[in-house]
Amino acid sequence: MNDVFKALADPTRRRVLQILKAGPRPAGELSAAFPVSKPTMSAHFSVLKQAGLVTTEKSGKSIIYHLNVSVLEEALLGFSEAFGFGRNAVDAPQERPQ
Amino acid sequence: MNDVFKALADPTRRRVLQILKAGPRPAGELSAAFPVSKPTMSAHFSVLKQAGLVTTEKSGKSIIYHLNVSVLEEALLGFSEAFGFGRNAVDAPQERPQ
DNA sequence: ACAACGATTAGATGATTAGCTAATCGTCTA
DNA sequence: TAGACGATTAGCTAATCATCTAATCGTTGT
Repeated sequence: MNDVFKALADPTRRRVLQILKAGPRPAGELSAAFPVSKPTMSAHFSVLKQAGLVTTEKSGKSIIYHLNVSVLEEALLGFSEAFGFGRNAVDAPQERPQ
Repeated sequence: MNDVFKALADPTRRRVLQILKAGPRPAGELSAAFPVSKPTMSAHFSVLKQAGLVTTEKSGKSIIYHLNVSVLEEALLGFSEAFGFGRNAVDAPQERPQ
């Protein structure tokens, strides 16, 4: 779960996820959407994959990246709910006695 | 908003926020909960404050840290909702035509 | 078989970061 | 006013990170 937050710390990687939200994309097409080199993007993909946020599928010469929504949901909503503003805000002690 | 995700990337800082969720705490008491030096913790506090995730209040010799829930909520839920699993999952195109 | 192409790996570099110790600052109290 | 104490700042180091170019790998088509 730490890997997920680490992955989300970079704006480029967050945007990759948002692009992937609209559907799977080959690495090259993703790379083309950013002003950095392809190897740099490949490193970003690697971080996202390591965190489980994306999965890959080989298709001929291309490698297709898929968003893994469940991992993102689990990390983000899990953390959110610990602070009481998730879906079901339950038993969250708000203030400390003293 | 990037500052928020950067701040959340470190497990120590995430735990500070979770401790603060139960109520305000002086810097020293927060520091005592972690196996690192006080200056190191002070630097973490600085990152959290920079991101707007905490606010401070002086009280005599102590500096009391407060959790700023709204900033956390805005960042986390805002991002979540962009993926369709926030409160109101609206008009999220799931697949791409081609 | 080989050239072309999509993508990753290797290797290097500059910037940022988390950590430490030592020094400083501000507030309280004897 | 002089300690004592909570906390931060200063200055340093080691590690991580984002980025680049050049080289390699795997697949396709001629």
